[in-house]
Amino acid sequence: MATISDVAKLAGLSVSTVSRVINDSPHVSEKKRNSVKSAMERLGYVPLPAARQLRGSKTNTMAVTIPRIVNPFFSYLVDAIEQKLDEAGYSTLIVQTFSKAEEELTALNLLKNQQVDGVILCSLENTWSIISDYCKYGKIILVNEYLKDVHVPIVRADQYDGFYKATNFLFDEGYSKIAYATGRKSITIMEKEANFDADRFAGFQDSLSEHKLGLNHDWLFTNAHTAEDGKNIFKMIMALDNKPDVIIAGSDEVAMGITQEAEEQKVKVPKQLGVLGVDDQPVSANLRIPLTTIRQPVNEMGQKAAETMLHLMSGESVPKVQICKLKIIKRASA
Amino acid sequence: MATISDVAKLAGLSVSTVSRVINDSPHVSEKKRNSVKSAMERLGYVPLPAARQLRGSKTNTMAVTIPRIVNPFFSYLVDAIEQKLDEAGYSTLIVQTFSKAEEELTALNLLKNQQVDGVILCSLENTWSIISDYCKYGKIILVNEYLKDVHVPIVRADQYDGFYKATNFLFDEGYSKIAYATGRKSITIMEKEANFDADRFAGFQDSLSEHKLGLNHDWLFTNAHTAEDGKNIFKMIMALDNKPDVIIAGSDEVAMGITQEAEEQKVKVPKQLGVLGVDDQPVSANLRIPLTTIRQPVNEMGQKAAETMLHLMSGESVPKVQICKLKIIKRASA
DNA sequence: CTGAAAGCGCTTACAG
DNA sequence: CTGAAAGCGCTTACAG
Repeated sequence: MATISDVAKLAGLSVSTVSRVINDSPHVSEKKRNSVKSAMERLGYVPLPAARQLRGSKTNTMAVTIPRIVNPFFSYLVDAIEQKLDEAGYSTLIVQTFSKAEEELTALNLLKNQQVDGVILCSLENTWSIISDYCKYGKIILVNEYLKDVHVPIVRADQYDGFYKATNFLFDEGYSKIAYATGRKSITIMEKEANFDADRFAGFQDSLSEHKLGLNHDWLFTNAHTAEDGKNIFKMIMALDNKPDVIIAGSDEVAMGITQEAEEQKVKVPKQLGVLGVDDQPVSANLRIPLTTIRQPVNEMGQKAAETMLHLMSGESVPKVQICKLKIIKRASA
Repeated sequence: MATISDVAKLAGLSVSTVSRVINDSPHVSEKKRNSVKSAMERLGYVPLPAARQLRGSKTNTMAVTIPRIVNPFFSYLVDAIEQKLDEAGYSTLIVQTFSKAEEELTALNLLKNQQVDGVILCSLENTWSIISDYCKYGKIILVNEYLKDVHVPIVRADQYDGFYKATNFLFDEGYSKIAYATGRKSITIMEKEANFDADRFAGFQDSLSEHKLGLNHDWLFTNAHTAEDGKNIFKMIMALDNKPDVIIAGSDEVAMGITQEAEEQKVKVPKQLGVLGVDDQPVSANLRIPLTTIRQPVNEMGQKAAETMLHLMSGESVPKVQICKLKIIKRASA
């Protein structure tokens, strides 16, 4: 592999000059610049990233954290981010956290160790006090998930509004016994805008209250991620004496699991049990029972996230928080 | 950020000794090893990867190339690979090529520039003569796609056998006018085992021949990747005077597009047109028209690929080629 | 078992 | 505009 000295030797110049043309420094005569360039070409020279990093220069790569790449919501989000970053000449490093705090730290350490210029967190596994320590090493932004009172830019959807309206929509459709599922380990009730999950739940609950309804704890399901989880939720619902007539599934994946198991057990969706998904995955419209769902603006969020990070890189100011709208897509399941 | 010298100073030892405990060298007394370790802990010290790479040491990361992460076949394949690699302490770098030769070179250059220890190619965009140049920089293996006469390990499925049997299956089901779609830009006919696409097509064609049937060029469709492409294919089929009665769609994505457009145009699947997918994506069973499809052994291939790469890393010998079986899953669409 | 020193391939003041 | 030299944080012979 050719090094910078090889290029210098071939061009009959110093490594300093070669380094200057690599870095587009203006202080090089056109003539020498050309001879360096042709020498680089002739040798097929590419600067060794490790050596540049060691000197603390930019890496032109960004890390993006997601729980799991097989989840279409996240693969599309990452895709939107990567496409935008690509255009600007940045590489993207996808880090799957598998919902483990420790893996999220791996991504953050990439920043500390100067392997990336910034990290885009699409999910949140650690407490903010831990994450905020890493802000001194580079740029961090939050996408999709969020917290109140953090000092990094946020790109997110209006979860409260979306869930509030979706719950109202279910009432309008004639449902009144509404179950609720979430991926979280537990449901915490907090003030508005506190975080992603609390907002979803607050929107749900506020609509309930307006309809003079309280919470039925039997109708709350946590830890729901996969279609398999959805099937189990359906079974738990069937075991209940007092059954809900509709469920907000938390994701399309879970919604699919619920409708599948319902079909298996000959329970009619949406007649006997309505199912409301969240995400609007590409396939959701083409399922045996097309999902009524809350569409997340994946592309918009991904693009805005990438743009925000790019602005940060070029030292421009960015909005503290950018909020995209959720939208109810009415199909067959509710 | 703490450096190796900081640790050495705090421990009252030389950097050499610290480096030795970082690299698990046996030539360090237990006592000093402990004091180094506690110094590292106290400072929260992590070796800077760039510095280690510069000295040519292992990176413990692997690159995996795929055309596009939003394609579930590839996201599941990557996932299987990453999980296995994780267990062995390796990180995974996902490189989307967007089917561009140039982006594939990016991944290969990672190897040349010592940013990864190996690359797992799940698709093939460059000619082999270009790729083989990179073998001197580290380990390369081929997964999913393949070529004949390459000198790197291959993990693949038996495309010929799968497509041969699938075509026979279609005949058994009573179809006889079989159309064929592929993601390739063109269909090339080559000897058996030449490559992925040629094998698929050869399997298809051999079955045709055995049924005394020739090729109808109006029934061959290229460049089919997305559901959108599937819709267009359906439209092209409808414009034909002599229509096929079934189509091998090349992927479940394309199959979904075809069935969707068929529904829209009130054409009955599988009555008026049968549709055979390829992949067996998780959702394929739960579509409005559940797909009959050729299942690809994604997990098996991913795991074998990762294992093969790990064996290569530890200098063990590996089989030149490992072949997994394709399987026909009969559902509603054909 | 331990340490001083050279060197990996770059960039960046510092002189000129 | 150009070059000699120091130094980024490590590892690895080389001595001892």
